[in-house]
Amino acid sequence: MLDKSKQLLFEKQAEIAKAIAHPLRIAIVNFLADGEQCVCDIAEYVGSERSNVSRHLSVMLNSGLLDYRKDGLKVIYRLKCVCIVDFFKCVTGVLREQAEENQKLLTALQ
Amino acid sequence: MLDKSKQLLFEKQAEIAKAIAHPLRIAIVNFLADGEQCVCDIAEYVGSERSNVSRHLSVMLNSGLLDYRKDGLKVIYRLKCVCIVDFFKCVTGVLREQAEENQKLLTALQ
DNA sequence: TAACTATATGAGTATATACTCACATAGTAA
DNA sequence: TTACTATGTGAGTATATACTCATATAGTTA
Repeated sequence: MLDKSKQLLFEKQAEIAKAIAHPLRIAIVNFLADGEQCVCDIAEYVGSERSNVSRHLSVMLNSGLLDYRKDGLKVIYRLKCVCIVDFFKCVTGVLREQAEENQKLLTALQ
Repeated sequence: MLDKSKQLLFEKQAEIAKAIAHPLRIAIVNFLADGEQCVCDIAEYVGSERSNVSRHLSVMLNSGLLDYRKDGLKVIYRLKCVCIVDFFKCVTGVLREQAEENQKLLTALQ
């Protein structure tokens, strides 16, 4: 049975995972992997309302995935932690596994 | 601007991330890291209703994180992909970063 | 000063998710 | 056969999340 400290750890881990677990936020992370960007450029890249993007950014900011600096009117966001690449290693591994299964299924049908 | 194929990829990645992004499901992944387990043992470990655990398991199954086999009345689930460890590398990295910041803040207050 | 731009946020709505309880199903064992 | 056990799922409810529009705030520029 889970003790309190493990439960707390899992909750914190889930919070970070949730902060990544959205297509638009994953797009943002990919965009920021090439360097810091302001909200309006991010919004244009992902193709969504600035207000919406601003909220997604604040979710990631609060979970510790991003950092920001101000430059005049603009707010420039950047990835805070390179460890984010490990997340993509994980999901890419799962997707590759799925792709291989589909491949097997396809060849079995021939 | 995002093209359709990237958008689709990000959606698939988000689906996998969402399948992990829950404290109870992270607990399950940790439990299964030590080896395959039946639903009732998982439910006891995480301290939740079997029906609820069964639903969480089906979420992870559908996203490709888990696999299962039947053994009499029992259904035994297991991790399908070792790449899940990369997910924990990622969140551990973010949490370590946060802890280091808090440490700095604490020493600054002394 | 006034007009403009970038960003953030409140309010409302739509949708998704998690949980519980009750019940269905399938296998086990007497 | 009947009673039992493990699992899965429908239905209902509560809560969380995402999105849009309108508006507020802060910095810029004329």
